[in-house]
Amino acid sequence: MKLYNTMSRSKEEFVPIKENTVMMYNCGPTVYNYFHIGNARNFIIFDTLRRYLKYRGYQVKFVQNFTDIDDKMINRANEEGITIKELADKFIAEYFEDADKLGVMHADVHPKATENIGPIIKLVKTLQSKGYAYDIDGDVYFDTIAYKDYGKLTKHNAEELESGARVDLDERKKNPADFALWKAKKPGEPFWKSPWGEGRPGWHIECSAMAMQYLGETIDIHSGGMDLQFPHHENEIAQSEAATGKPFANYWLHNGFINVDNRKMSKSLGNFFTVKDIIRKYDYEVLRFFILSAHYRSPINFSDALLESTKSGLDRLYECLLNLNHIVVYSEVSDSLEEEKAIIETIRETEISFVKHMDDDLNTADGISDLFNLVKQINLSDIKSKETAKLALAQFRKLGDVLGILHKEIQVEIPSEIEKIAKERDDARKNKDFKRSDELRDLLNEKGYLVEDSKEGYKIKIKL
RNA sequence: GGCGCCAUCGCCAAGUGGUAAGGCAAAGGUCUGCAAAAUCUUUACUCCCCGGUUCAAAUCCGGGUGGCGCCUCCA
Repeated sequence: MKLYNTMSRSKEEFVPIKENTVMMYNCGPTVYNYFHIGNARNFIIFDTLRRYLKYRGYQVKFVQNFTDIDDKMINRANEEGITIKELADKFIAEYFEDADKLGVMHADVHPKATENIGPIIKLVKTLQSKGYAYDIDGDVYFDTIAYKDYGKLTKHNAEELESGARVDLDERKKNPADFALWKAKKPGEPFWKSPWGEGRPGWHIECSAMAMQYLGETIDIHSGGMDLQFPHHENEIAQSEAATGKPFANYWLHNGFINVDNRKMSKSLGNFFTVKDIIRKYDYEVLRFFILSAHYRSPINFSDALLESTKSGLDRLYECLLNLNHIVVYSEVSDSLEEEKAIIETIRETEISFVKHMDDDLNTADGISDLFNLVKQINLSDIKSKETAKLALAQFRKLGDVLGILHKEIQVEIPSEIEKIAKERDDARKNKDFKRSDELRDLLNEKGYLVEDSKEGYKIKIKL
């Protein structure tokens, strides 16, 4: 498959280091709050990549960290009057709750910065011994001038960064672009013992240390949100490659942002939504489907109207699954019929097209259009046999699973009580007692079932 | 100032050299006691503008206009 590599600014054929194995590291959340839909986009996109790589036969080792020590954690814990550990535990639990419902699988390892202080210190020591880091008053900085490749991911230049004038000016630093690997303890802050005194790790170093610790010195894919390109990933590359002399990651992948009113959703603009905000009104699955309906690198706008239309589209897919299920349960024809050959072929071809699309830099939008095209063909084809319906159903489930959607249980035994009411309603209809039949339809509705009349008779469907 | 992205139907969104996918909405049909359901059909001679390259461009090149992002905690 092809993946867009930020490092080369082009799509490249994906070739893992070890055949059939993929090592992925996704920069995870700082656990000081519920995560917002922008975070959700990142988790969902790279979860989908992971699922797709598995589907393509790779063994994927996926690591996603929890940043559980930094300024935001310290400030928030102080505000709440709880310990940093308590804060982290709470929002890690919240992370898993939302992630699970969004269909985001757990990583193979979810390392925490605070549990990897040893490897972090070791890495900083290595950098210092190689002359890429210097310490002042208990702080340790990375020397961006000493590392000549600094800025290669985002085409920044260490000397020129000063002209941006937005870099934190610290007179003690040799160069304004130099960044902290280790921060000396301040009063009231948590700390660990280190060769430079008591302190805590800088932000960037944890990802380098943990990626190496759990995946190796060179990994296949390193991913994160667009804004992590600079400085976070740039700094990770500098630290890691200066320390090991090897490439840190072969493919750098970045997802685009979610905008609100065409402006970036951000904390400073105050226009951000947490996942918890959204699911008061929409299913988690609608949110996931929405995010996958655009290419992962494009910015997407977010609004209620967009989610509404996304929901309608998802309903169309489920409607087709329900119709297929109805055939599986009620059809009297078991084996596929001769005249179903064409649709069986279409079902098969859907997967081929889906793979072609997903192979092209994870084009989920096109992958989804394959599902809709199949729906259209199925609706046109009048499937009669259980076998063909099962085939179609299985295809939707399989491809839906790659996208992390269409998991809802639709194969449900219709309880005899419900069957009875439906039958009664049908009898009432036949007797033109429409008042009674509408009452019974409402009753079924209350119990979670829909009844639809068609030429072949009535159909009972579970409400999703 | 440095680096980068985007502009395709009312809305969303694919397509990066071979003659405009898909979804939502809308309109019209089918079905129906009604339909709130379901389903079908239709809906961009055209891809922000102006040049150029080419047998051929939404797709490549140059210029313009408009919008956005990173360089600052942020996915």
